[in-house]
Amino acid sequence: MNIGEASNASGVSAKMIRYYEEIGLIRPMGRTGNNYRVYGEEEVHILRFIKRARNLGFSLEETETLLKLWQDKSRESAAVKEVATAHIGDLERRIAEMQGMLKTLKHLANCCGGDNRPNCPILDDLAGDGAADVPIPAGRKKTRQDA
Amino acid sequence: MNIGEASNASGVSAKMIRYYEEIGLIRPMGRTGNNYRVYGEEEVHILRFIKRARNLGFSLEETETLLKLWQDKSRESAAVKEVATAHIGDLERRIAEMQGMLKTLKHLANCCGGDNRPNCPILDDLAGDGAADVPIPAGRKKTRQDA
DNA sequence: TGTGGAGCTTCCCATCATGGGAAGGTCAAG
DNA sequence: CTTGACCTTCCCATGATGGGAAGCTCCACA
Repeated sequence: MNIGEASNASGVSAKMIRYYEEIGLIRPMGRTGNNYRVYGEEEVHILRFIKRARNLGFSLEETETLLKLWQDKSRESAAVKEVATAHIGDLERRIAEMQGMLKTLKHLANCCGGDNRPNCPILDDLAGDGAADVPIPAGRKKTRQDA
Repeated sequence: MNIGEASNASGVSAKMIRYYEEIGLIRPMGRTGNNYRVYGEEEVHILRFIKRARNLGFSLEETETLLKLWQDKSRESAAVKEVATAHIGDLERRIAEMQGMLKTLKHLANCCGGDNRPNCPILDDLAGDGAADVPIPAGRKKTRQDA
């Protein structure tokens, strides 16, 4: 199987497959005489695992951890759960942060006429003319997944 | 006022103030004889405006639009509301996406023993051994704010 | 007057995950 | 034998921010 077929079978772009190899997330693939990478079912399975982890918002670093745990048949499920739980916490924090923004924005948008007059409470708020509500920076971990 | 004082007064780091100048978000500042940038109250006000827009999750590009609208005394509030509404929609999409991940993850974590045994439904799911629930990529706009 | 430290300047690099695209080799079908 | 679809490597861009080096200026204190 060439990289294109592996890409189709896994849903991971060829570009990303090469990148994952480069950063050591997956092992360097064997090559044919023409220097093409060769993939088998097992590699495709691994790529699909990665794809799904990414879809759940895990960073590549977390994905690597999960991948190793997956391949370690003597793992303790507690280790997996810990990674998942940490990620859940991170997601919750980020969601809460965005919901805070959303609440403020909806309120402001609601107060804004949205007509042809210049008067606008949204801008007034941004300009700090009203009460300054200090927002929480809410330090996010490096998620590596926002693009 | 030097850049450090402007930074303190606005909450925007000196590094970012220079960057905003570089990308044209703010006008190049006047310099003293020693080549130091000089800031006045108006500039600090602008920086605070930017800071607040960023805190509400607006991208630098959106912030630039809002800044121009703010400075255009003959703007129509509809234009401002449009930017805000688009951003609200974006936030809602992203929140929904993360809530989807969260829901799946919580379910999986809940099913995982989290003990010293290797059996783990989280890994099983990632490996695709169970039913494959296809997630929505939910293409996000370039937000420029995720770091 | 000298000196040390704080603050300013520019410049380059790193992040995180991904895509774009160029330049060139390879293969298969027509 | 040509054409087009692959593959390869290499470099660059994204968005917003921080780190840090090298070199300048300025102020306070001894």
